[in-house]
Amino acid sequence: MTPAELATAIHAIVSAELGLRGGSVTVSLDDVTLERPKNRDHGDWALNIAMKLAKPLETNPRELAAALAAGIGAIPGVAGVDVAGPGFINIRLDAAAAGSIAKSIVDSGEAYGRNDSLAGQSINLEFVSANPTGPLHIGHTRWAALGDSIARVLTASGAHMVSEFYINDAGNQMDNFGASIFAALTGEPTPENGYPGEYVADLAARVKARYPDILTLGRNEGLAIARETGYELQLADIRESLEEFNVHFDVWFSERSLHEPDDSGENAGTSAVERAIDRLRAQGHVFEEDGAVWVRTTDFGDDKDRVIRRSNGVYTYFASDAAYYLDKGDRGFAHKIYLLGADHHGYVHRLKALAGAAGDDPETDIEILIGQLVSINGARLSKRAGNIIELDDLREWLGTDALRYSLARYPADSPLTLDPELLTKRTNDNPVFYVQYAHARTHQVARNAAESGIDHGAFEPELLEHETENNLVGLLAEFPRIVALAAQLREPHRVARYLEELAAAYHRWYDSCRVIPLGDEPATAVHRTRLWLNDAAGVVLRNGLRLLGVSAPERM
RNA sequence: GCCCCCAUAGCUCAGGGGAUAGAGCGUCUGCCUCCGGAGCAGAAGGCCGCAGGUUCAAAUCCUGCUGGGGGCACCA
Repeated sequence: MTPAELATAIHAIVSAELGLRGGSVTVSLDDVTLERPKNRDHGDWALNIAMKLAKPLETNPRELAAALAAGIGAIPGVAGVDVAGPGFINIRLDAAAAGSIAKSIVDSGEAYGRNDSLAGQSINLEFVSANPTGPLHIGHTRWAALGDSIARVLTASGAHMVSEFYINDAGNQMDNFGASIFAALTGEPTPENGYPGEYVADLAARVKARYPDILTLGRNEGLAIARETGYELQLADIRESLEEFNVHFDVWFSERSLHEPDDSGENAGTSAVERAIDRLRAQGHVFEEDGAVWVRTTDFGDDKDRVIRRSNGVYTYFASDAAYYLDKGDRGFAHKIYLLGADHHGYVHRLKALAGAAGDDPETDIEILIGQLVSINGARLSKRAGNIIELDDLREWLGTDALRYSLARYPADSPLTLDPELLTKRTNDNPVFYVQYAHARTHQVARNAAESGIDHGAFEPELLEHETENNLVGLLAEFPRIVALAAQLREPHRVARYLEELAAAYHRWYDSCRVIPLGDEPATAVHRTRLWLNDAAGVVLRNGLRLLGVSAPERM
């Protein structure tokens, strides 16, 4: 019996009790929250609904709990019900009902954990969005790991989800970038506001290889080639870095494209930026002052109005933001999530205001997640990339698995300091190895079982009666709920923490319950049933690690 | 000045309003003749920054304060 099935049965009982009592109080299925008690002596599941309903029903929680307990005790598979403390209803399942989930997990395989809690939602998730003017640094690395894992839990929870990398390829930074490469080619010093770091010289060499006669061209033409070719090469490097980091983007969106006029169609001759301003103007939120064009974002909680086109005719970054935001809506995404670094938190109000000015609801249609800073002990700054800590260096240093896991293991709003000494250890101090080892162990056990002739020919879940089995089964049953919660809260770290708990429960079980009989004892239904449980644990560990972009090796 | 984030064990950090606040490290004590000891069992260690409030119930929600981090543009 799954927790969802139990909750459905309880919901019926609670509804019946409410009907009996008359009055207008009703409950939905979501009100029936089954929790796993911290203290397992309290049972397999705890229910707090009596305490929640006592007030509206004008009764005391324990009286109501006692009334509900009788009905709940009669649900098939429920072995016992107690009323405890202020009005908790503690439920114990019989071993067969609880353990039956092991087989269904194995049968579901990769699909176990998927849920439909976000079904029907259309979500656009934007993250990293770096300037294509240099390698990704440690901050980008955190958002990449986090964003990709959020994308995975959203998808697993049934959302229609598209992840996007917004390429900041417009504006002065690109010119500074091109000028830096060009200077490296001519041997001039790096220009003011240019990019330091030896990677610029590397890019220059690659540009030169493609355009050997670049220095014989006019300066403007040379600058343009340096900029455009450098851009292309650097963006390719970024894509490759992310690829090797198991981070996937569905869409790479060029900021520049928002400024280019369409060459055909009904909008031929105008750019997305121009049309965006027109649309905001039509909504009545645009005004002109001092020769500049402004958006009255203060109408939507911003602390000052924002310039969208400067008096010199140049569009601000905010103009691109507006056009991009509207484009996302035009592409059918009701819900837009932005993952930004703490250094960008000043954008929150203006982005929210943008949503409001566009006629959307700033409370629900746009969501901005602010990630706090990350650092690493004993960091080696990259001279190559201009004294930043590079994604590629981190990955080679710690490995993709350790790096992704440790970055996804903490909530985004918690400042984070990585400890490389710990992350490269191959012991249980290191959470990623601890979890991966538990997974490898499930496969080792399965291999040994196969050799000993123990197969899946028997499944008698009532035999899973050891304390550690009860605990393991209960945790396995929780996985879909954890995935749904991680998706709903955009907090993939909950998956990581869950996996650590699951790995611990698996190791404890392994320590006290053998799948392979001792010595020359005969294999029985207990051993075969345990093999199912072992494999179910393996399935969940693997599915969970996949949500974090971490590999699940079968041997280590 | 205004805005955002944070404050939990010696350290790094979990903890979606629930019962005795948890994990790893570090310290101390145990468990390898048999599925991988890369594991397991146990001990010690806490005014959950401070003060109010809401609630049957607050580490969790609200307000104020203290301390730390980050941010304010006709830059991108």
